[in-house]
Amino acid sequence: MTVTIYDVAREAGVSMATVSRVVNNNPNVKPQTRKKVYEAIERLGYRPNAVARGLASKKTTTVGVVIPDISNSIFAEIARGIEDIANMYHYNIILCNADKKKDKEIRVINTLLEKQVDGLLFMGGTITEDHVQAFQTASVPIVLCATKDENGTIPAVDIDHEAAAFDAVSTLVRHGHREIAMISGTLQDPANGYSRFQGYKRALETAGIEYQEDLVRIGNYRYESGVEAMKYFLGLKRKPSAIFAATDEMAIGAIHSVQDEGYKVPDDFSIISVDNIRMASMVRPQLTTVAQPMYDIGAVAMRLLTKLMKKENVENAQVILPHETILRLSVARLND
Amino acid sequence: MTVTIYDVAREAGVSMATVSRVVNNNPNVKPQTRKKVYEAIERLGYRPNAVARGLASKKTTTVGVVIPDISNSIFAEIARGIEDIANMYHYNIILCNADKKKDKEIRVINTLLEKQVDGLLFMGGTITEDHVQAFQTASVPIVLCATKDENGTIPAVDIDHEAAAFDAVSTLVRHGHREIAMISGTLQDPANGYSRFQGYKRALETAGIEYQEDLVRIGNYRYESGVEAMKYFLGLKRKPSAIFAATDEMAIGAIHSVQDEGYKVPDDFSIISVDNIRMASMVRPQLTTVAQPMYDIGAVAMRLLTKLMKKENVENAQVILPHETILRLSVARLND
DNA sequence: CTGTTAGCGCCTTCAT
DNA sequence: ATGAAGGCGCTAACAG
Repeated sequence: MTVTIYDVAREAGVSMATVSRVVNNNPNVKPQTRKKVYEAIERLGYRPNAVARGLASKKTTTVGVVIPDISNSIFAEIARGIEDIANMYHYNIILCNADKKKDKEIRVINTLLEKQVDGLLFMGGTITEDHVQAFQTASVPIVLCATKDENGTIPAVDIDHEAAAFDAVSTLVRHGHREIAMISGTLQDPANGYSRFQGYKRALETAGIEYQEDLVRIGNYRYESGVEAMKYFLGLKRKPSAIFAATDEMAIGAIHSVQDEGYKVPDDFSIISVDNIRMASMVRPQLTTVAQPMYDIGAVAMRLLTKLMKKENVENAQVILPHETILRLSVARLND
Repeated sequence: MTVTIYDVAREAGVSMATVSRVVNNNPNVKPQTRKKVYEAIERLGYRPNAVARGLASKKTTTVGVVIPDISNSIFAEIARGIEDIANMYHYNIILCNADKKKDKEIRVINTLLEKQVDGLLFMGGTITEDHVQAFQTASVPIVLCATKDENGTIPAVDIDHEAAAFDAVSTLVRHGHREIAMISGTLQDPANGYSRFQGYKRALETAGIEYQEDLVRIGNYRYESGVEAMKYFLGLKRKPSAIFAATDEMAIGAIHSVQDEGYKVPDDFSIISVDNIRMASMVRPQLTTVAQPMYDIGAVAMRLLTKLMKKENVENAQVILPHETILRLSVARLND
């Protein structure tokens, strides 16, 4: 039924080794022979079996990607960066959603490894001991993407979330704000949660502003939780003049919450956040935010992984990509 | 180096056939033997090699997914539906972006087939003869997702774009609008472009409204092109009272374009579209739109594919999922 | 430049 | 319930 390399060899009157050589672009084939083989391939409609090749060569030219949720625009953007570079280096991607659930993460890591991926790109929640252990059983390189492990021993690419948050809040301070609230993510989340919260605190401290616990609400990164948190701030007797949201989505929720209550952004409340998702420039007022280069995070991580897979020696396997404050219209200078 | 099924067999004092049986949950193994094998597996840290298994069994439990662009929220949502169901049936996904470029599409279809995927899910631009031919060389089932071929011969799941557009425009008519402009996609695009435009025309016709060519602008589905198109309409001496945008993104662009010029939605202009992306309920006013069930399109397509892969016979391989008009706040009744 | 020969790690009859 | 043996389709030395 299926035509194999052996059929082609017979049809072309050569050995299967020769067919293998032309299929793999091995230069050691006489042009004439090469031509014969190509013709036989054409005639028979031969299609190389990558699984057999993988078994024989111990390379699958596919890499595993574990991702929290592909329907989340941030990860989708990162994934696009990954895929583009993978494609460029002739790798394919096996994509697995794991929803930041530890069990699911460990499970997909293992099935990916069973599938003999040549490398692994991991995005997820907290990196636990169990993760590290799963990684260690792997005989292929692994790079973390948009996450980091505590001890910084695993190759990774990310931004400095603490510094990004610091910059965001400092921008508020520079505009004269001193009553600055924060809509945070859960402090259990090391990157988007804890680190960004730490950046907020450090910025306040640096500015000599006292940290007030009731000026912090914990959201779940989503729009609705931004709306809710802002409602709470709006109900305070002593309202903040500015809000730092850990993510754009929550910030946009906050903007609409403000507007729905008849207030104005930035006239009555300034709002800033971190991410720079596409939507940030699709709201009114357009959102001032600290951009993280999502596509690049994916692209650089994948590029790093290709080097690791080729056993090239990399100078620095812990790369921090720069972030950048994008001044738009949701932050106003405070005239007091 | 790597521990194989043979090592486990020796360690457990059984044959590799037995190990294979316990690994594959074949019931014909004495519980006691099973236990011995499990222990050996544990002790050795054995991990089955899915590539070898794939070669021997001619099944890879992975399906290929060709997608226009994973960073597009609509496709990302569909992809999530696909992955969830795939996961449920123990399949993995190889994801390939093809940007609706015919060449790239054909190329990835072939590499996916070389990788011996058990099935293929295709989302893309127009299905050409070349596509059909590529599909025919496949010995595995293929289902189209959010697209359709002309002759409707390939299994597919999608919504009825023409009807969705018809419903959107009819909603406008029901609210008293008769000067209805459209921001369309390219008419070369069969689904989001041509079909939605046809729905617009039919709705006008049904309402006895004359079609006016200068009330139609062609956009590229993106926010910015919605902004541009709306600017054009705003510049007309005889302005439309309502705008139907082929996609939510363009509609949101139109809303902001209206607002930026000092007009109001829906007071001055009503706006409706098709899609119901998350952002639709994250703008002010919230966008009235005809929802297409993106997650379900992916989920149903994948479910259909699993049936096809199991050679179950399916009654209807051309499934049209229902759409639904979501009344929000961007459409007003015209008081004349 | 080309052919021969072993596997790669596992599944799957077919016996037993 | 278990074992033996023959591939699955291809790559990779090794000869020549």
